Amino acid sequence: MQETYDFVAVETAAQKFWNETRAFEVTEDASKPKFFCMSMLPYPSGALHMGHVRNYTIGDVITRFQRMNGKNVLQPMAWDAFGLPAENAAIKNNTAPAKWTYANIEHMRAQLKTMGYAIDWSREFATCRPEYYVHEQRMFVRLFKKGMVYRKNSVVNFDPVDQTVLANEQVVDGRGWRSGAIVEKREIPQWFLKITAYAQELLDGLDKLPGWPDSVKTMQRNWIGRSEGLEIRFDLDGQDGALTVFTTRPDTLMGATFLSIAAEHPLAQKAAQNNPQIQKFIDECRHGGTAEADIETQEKKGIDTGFKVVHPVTGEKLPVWIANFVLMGYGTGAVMAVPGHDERDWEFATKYDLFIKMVIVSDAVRDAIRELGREADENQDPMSAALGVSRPLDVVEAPGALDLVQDFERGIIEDGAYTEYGWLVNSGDYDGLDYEGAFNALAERFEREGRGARRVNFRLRDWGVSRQRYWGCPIPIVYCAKCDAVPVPEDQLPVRLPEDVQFMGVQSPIKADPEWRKTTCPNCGGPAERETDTFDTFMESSWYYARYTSPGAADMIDARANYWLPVDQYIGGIEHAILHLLYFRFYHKLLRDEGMVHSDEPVTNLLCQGMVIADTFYRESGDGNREWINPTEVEIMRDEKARITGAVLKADGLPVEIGAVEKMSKSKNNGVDPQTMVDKYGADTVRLFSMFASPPEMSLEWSENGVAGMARFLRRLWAYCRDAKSASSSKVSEITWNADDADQETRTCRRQVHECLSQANYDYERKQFNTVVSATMKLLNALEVLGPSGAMVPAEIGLSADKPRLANLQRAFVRFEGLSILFRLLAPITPHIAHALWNDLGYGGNILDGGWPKSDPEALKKATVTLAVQVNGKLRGTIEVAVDAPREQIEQTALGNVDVAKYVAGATPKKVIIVPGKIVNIVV
RNA sequence: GCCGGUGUGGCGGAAUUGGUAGACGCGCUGGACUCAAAAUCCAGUUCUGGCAACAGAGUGUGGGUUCGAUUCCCUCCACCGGCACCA
Repeated sequence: MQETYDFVAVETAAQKFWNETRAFEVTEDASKPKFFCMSMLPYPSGALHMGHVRNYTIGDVITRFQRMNGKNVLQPMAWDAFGLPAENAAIKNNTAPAKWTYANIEHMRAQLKTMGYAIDWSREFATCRPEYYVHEQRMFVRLFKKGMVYRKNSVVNFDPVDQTVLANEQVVDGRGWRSGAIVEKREIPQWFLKITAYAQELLDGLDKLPGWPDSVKTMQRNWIGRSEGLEIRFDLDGQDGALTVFTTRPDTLMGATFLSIAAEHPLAQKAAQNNPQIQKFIDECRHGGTAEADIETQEKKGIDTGFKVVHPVTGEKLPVWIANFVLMGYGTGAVMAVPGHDERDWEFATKYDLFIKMVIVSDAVRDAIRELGREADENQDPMSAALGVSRPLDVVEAPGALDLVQDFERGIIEDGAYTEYGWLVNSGDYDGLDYEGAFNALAERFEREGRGARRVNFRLRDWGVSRQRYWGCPIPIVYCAKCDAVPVPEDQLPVRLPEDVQFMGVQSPIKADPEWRKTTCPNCGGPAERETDTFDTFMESSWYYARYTSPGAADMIDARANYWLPVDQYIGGIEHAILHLLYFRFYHKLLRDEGMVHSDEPVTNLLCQGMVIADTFYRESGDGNREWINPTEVEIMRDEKARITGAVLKADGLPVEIGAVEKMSKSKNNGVDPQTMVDKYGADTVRLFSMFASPPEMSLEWSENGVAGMARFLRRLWAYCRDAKSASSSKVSEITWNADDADQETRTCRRQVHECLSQANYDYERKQFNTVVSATMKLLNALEVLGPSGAMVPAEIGLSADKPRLANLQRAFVRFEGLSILFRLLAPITPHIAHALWNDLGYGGNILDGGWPKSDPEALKKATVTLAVQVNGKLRGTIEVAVDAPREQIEQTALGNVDVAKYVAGATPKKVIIVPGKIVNIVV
């Protein structure tokens, strides 16, 4: 054993051992419970960042914990290798995306290996390889034949200067990021997967995922957005045709005062034909990006088409408006507007001075109306009497109630929509009904009349998988003048993406190359052209988990998949809560329906880790621009109370400004390179810090002082073990525990060791690793109090002549037991040092097979317990009582306590609440 | 705009889920060791007042429920993630 902790030697040796013993390569093994632990695969952007380190360390801790608990654990790794950044890098550096990507993978794999993760590298793959994406193309062809795939027009961001489609990310303030041109919406034909066919199942499945965070399930539920409502037809006035709308609030139908349609709606186009103003408005609606956030936050604008529709109940003529917030892609592209009871419609109606009508009232108002009605003409229906067209209000002698109704109506018109459920008024035959009553009555009526129907609607839209980009999986479709779109036959797959390409401008090389697309129709043999769009990269990340289970399988996956699936633990960023995780769940159901897997869901337990954040520092240059300075180049200044007073640049000693604590990013230059940290402190220290600094789900603030603290802990551990080893004999493992032989200090230490162990076990189970680390620190602190050497049992503790020797042996036992527990608790988090110390201190064998420690209930037993004593809920003192002390005795002891007596001051307690083992509260 | 989340000492965070707020670590202060520095070790460290004993305040804001609230409910504020072509 080396004198001091040399992390390079320790980590190199441990990694060499794991490599040579192929410690983490696994196969299906029916004799052991399996555990599939998977982290979201990285995009090979160039270098590992702290987010990766955090993600994969969490996964590795879970993997190693499960492994030591006797499971057959698979932890794989792959590369999400297609994507936009490779094209950007290619254009910038004049290289090929493939070359750039493969170089990045090489570098990042080497970096991952220095972290010592328990990964089965034999299963590694990159999603940009034809042997991977061929299966994706095959699946697409099968889905095409099943009718799960279709083509339709949909809207994209188009840069009119670069003549290219832009990703939402490439639209900055409504302009193209490269050209600066105002972005236009453009409709192009694209391929879609029918995820909506699974909407109900994707929704219901969430209830069967107790191991998923509630927040993620709620977000997915809201995203799927199931709603029940009515589809209602409004006939056009004075001509053929009708507009159909879907509403979840048919109870407000009588309050509909106009209809809104999308700018792309055929009726809008028709209205524009001989009206230049309307045409101008429609043109304006084309500006700006397609992102929902942009559309929802832009100013609500509209224009009257001049068309009118007939209200299906009242026969009123309602105007039809074009509104920029109505999307053609959702539902029918037309909505009924009820400004009295919908906030957006209210805003729109107020702006354009459209009619606002109250048709729903609250319980309080309904009650007031009833009161009015009772005092009014007994023959009149109370609701319509109060608010009907011929309101005979002047005969009513209840001015207070009348005021309430009028105030309510005025409130809706002046202050905003009343959007709660309530009671119908001003609604003719439907007056007095509630939401459900009105819903049913209107549904029946429209179904009978054939002008509407009940309908379940989903917010979820089908998955558009076409991308007008090069660096992705080619969509295996051929276009033939005779046969239209024909899928490429399975035996002609893969459709290979050429890797050795050169970018000319921003155009996709396969779109730019007239030769690549030339082919013959698989159907008729005539001349045809290949689809030049590629798949959305979410396609690759939707099934990679399954491929891990079946390396080398001829088809997408084989029978091995059902041994490993579903994934037992999935770890990744919360930013994937909706899109990736929904596509992922969808794809699993596609695999199931192809007969390839037996389960309904791909993942049983999900952990979403928080971001890695860091301080930002900057200097402002003359023109107001901020030059961001990396935290590693800055020194923080503090006052004598440790409060931060400022910061200076180490290089010149001059002050810099302190910015916010933000997500590590290139733009704020606050990223800390994991490699630098590993080189300086070692992988174990970096792993330990990233587990200790915060619980997995929360954001983690990087602090190099914190890292240094972790290095200190590991050095202290090493030094303690070195001293313990030199002081103890090799026979120490033969000692057994005997509490009677031990002195008080030893017994206390053993209790603390087992308390720390049970804390750590509790926290391992709930995956709160920061407090696992706390427990290991406390454990070492407790052992240090006991001292590292066997020669420390002093005569002055007053034991008889042979007792010191026996007590000394018990000390040695607790130290031996304590360290064996400590090493195993640390093994998942800091595996290298745990491996080394386990060997050096002679525990025998491989710590991975050392089993998991369980706390001894005997060691945890205490004779007395400290209770907090409150008087009227305020803490006034503590008392020490026997664990099994009866109520009366506890009460007497509490009242007898001097600190407590002061506050009770002779008064008779009204009530004494005793929570066993916790507190006593005296109420006076 | 909509959906989801977070807010506790100077800082990261803990509080086994309604029962002693601040575990563990960082930072800071004082001390030991050293010619000195670093490293290491020891002690202290929520805030306010007080020499102290002690007293009061305190978990984003304001209110509520309870013997008792960081924890449950309502209101508001700030920040973070997602919004369908970043991954």
